[in-house]
Amino acid sequence: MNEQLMKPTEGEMEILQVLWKRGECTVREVFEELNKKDIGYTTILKIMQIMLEKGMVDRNTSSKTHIYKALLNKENTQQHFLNKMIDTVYNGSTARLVMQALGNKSASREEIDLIKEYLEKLEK
Amino acid sequence: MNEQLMKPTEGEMEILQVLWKRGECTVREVFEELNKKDIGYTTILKIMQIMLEKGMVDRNTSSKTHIYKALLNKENTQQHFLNKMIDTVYNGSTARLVMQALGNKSASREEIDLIKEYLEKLEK
DNA sequence: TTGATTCTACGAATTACTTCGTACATTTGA
DNA sequence: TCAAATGTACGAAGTAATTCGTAGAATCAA
Repeated sequence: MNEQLMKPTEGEMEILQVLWKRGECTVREVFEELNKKDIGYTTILKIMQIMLEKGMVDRNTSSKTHIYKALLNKENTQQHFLNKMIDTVYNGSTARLVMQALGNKSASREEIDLIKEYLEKLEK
Repeated sequence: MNEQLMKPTEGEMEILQVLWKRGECTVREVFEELNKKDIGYTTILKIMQIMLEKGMVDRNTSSKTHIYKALLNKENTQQHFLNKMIDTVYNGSTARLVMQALGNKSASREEIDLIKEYLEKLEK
């Protein structure tokens, strides 16, 4: 089974975000990082156990409190979602996606500058 | 119920793509446009009926062959997906999403030029 | 030490998406 | 006209995601 072809669900992605950000995590740490919603501790635990079965994460069980880490590569996973989105939401047009993203209020001046720099580099 | 807050599933998005592209469609037209996969006619029909219940589409039933059209606005729906993706996949960074999209092999020279033009306009 | 807390495991309920079979009505064309 | 094709409706099955309750083990604190 190729880990990079797996498509995490939305719930799994939220957990992966935490694992990518913090490296190694207990269930409780993930739970607390996500505690905006009223989701129970065992719900997070369950999803992480399922992710283990799917091979998305690994864990160290040498102590009672298990320590999880992501097995999925962040960039590959993001790219996978991005490609899917360009395909199903933007009919295959990267430019449309990018332009809509840039028109977004959440794209700040600094972000736009970052992107311009990046485009310069791409030119070469 | 606010239509613009609805989140189409992946299957629903594929149908919406067709409806946005072609304006008004019969089930068969959608079916044929999507017939890359081995999905049955009644499967598409069923999903479109469910979309009707959800208020994502409307239909004209004055003739035997019903004619469907999208009720969801294309730009709003795309923006909704984009925002969700920036949030859950790119941790809120629009620039990261855009740069990864641009690094994508599927971003062609013309697309990059389009984006540069767009950035020029944004400057002002 | 013992009661409270914290942890994992397991199982079950719920919800939702996808898929298709079948029934029945309408239209069409030979 | 009558069989074939085409359409909708309905229901049911299969699969997957989400959610939580509870049990039992381990840890901790007083």
